[in-house]
Amino acid sequence: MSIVRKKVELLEKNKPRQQRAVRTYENILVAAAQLLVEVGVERISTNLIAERARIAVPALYRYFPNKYSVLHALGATLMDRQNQVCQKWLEDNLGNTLEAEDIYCLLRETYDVTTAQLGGLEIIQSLRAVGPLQDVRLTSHRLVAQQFAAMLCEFSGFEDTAALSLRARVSIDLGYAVVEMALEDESLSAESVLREGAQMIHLYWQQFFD
Amino acid sequence: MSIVRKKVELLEKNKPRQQRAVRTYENILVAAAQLLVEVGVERISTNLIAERARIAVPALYRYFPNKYSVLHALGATLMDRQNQVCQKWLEDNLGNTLEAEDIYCLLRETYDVTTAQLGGLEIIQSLRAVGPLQDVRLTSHRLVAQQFAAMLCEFSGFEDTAALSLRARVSIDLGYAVVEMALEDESLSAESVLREGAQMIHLYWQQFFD
DNA sequence: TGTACATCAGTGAACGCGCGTTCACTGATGTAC
DNA sequence: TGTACATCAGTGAACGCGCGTTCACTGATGTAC
Repeated sequence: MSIVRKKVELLEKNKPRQQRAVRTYENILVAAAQLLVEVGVERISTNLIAERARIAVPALYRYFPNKYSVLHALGATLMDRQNQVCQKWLEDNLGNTLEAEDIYCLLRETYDVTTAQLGGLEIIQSLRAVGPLQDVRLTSHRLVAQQFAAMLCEFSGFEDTAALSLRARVSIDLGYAVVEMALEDESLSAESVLREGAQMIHLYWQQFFD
Repeated sequence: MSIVRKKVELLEKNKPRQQRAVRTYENILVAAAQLLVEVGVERISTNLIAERARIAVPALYRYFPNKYSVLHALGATLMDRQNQVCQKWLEDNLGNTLEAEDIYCLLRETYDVTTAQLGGLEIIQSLRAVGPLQDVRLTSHRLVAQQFAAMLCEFSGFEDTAALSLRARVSIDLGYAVVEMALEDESLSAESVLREGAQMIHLYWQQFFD
């Protein structure tokens, strides 16, 4: 009666080594992203992905051990891109006072990098909802928050207190929440939502620095 | 090749009329909530739910037309409770200046009402990730935001401008995002996260009123 | 340049399983007289 | 209070289907001599 939560292998198996294999590999990811948009995470299947990628199913299993691993690859790539946006922003703004406009730019770039990925929103929602994938998002957010906190220490001489870390973490998560909101509700202007979110985070830090 | 997104009936069928039926109905919802926690939204099934609720599968179909309808019932109930918390708070704080402490109370009560529901977080994540259910959450947030904006008008004499509505909406969504964050990351203190979130929203409105 | 061989990439067919859903039914509860 | 009947609640068995995964295989590409 009791249900055991099996561990799911998420890492990929064989890396593609030849050109045509690289194409196949990429087709799989594109197909998966398309289907995530079309049928959603709870309907997606390896059969469906393979059909859409115009390969036989075992070809998929050459690169991925199971279907979660495909979603993992999509999710990890997107998280990486978001992290890179963040890291670049941190470097560019090292030592700046945090103006609302700067924060808006960060949110905007994160938004852009997410819309640039086919099914970006659906991927993020899958990371949230699917048990074996939840750590991908959490780990990514923790990492970025930590870098943010470290940067604040270095620049401003604040000690890396728990309070500072928490502030950084809350800011990061709410920043992503703003981006998600802008993506989710099509009846709102993304730009406006991002601007309001940026303003809010800006005020939060302004108060901290005074 | 193209996949048609079928409309899914979400409303319930027969209402339970006798005592034992009410018990069965509730057992179904409890079982569904448990399984949402244990196996996740992408593994849950009517078979599993019926087994856990100790009924035969067709008994479930007496009350729900399909499995999404079960999740819908869970989701709608939780959204209702969150709305009620919000409405009560609005009435209690009509005309108050929005202090950080008051906002913290709102977030705290929303948090509490969510943890009180077995699988509260998982339900919310399902609402986000499962296509046919997404409107439940969006509609709920829009409604609450609208009430919030209306309250601000009535009390403060601000016109119900688009800017005010947007602010209200962003505040509501980020409020819920804070609550979700507190639920999601067990390595953080929920209380601290909620306090930081409250502080942030507080500053956002303080600036607006000045 | 040709060819033998090793490795890489992808296939066709099949498996057992649990899925969502429906059928015709039996049993439990409530009610009219 | 007894009983006939109507409605409500739940069952057992079955359905066709798509799922995830694996097998033994053929074909394509790269490489050593």
